[in-house]
Amino acid sequence: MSRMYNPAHPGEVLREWLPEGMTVTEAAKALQISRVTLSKVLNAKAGITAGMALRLSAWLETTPDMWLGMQTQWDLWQAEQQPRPTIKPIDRQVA
Amino acid sequence: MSRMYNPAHPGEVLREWLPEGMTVTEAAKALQISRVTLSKVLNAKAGITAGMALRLSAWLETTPDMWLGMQTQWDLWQAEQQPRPTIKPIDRQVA
DNA sequence: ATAAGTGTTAATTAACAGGCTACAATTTTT
DNA sequence: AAAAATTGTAGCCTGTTAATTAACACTTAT
Repeated sequence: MSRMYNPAHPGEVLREWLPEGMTVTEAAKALQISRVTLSKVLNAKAGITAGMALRLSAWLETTPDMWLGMQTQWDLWQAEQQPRPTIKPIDRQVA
Repeated sequence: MSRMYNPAHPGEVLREWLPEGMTVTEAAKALQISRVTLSKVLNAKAGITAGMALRLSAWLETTPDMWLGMQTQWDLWQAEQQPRPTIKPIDRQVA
């Protein structure tokens, strides 16, 4: 199945969840990670890891699956853009 | 949210999708990866990547999300077992 | 003008996917 | 039965990437 549109990077979505005017430094402190790490995520220079998803969900009161799911969709879309081998569906001897 | 039970590693699930008696070598050939790589996945020595999920879905006629979703759940459960920092939910000035 | 703070890049470390080689164990062939 | 081929996994190596700290350019406050 191919995704029609380039899904947003989770970091881009995360931006919208940060309160207007909150600095990267403040958010990083709340998440107990370095501001460098958060900056990279926000600028799509790094993805959402399971540990990061847990932190985000605790802080923003969402599910970790939401964040990891976004990352998954992004990873999948990226992989789909790469040249891929032709794989013949398995033959299961239906009858 | 905590997952009650240790989810199966995707490689464990993959085992059940392989036709009875099919060798790792044959399956790897169909997936166009090395038998070493497939062996590692089956033995939970490596996870499912986006590229792997695309191969599996093409071969087994499933969705890539199914495989990546399993990996996500597994990763999350692993991360939840680790010691985690206490993160206070953001205060959004509700009123 | 100095000092403190902000966001990003650079450099380093750790973890991990994937490949190839090697090897023990099994299976097949002769 | 002996030899040859095949199978699955462990070891080693490479490339990628998440995370940290240090360093940087830039802004704001004193």
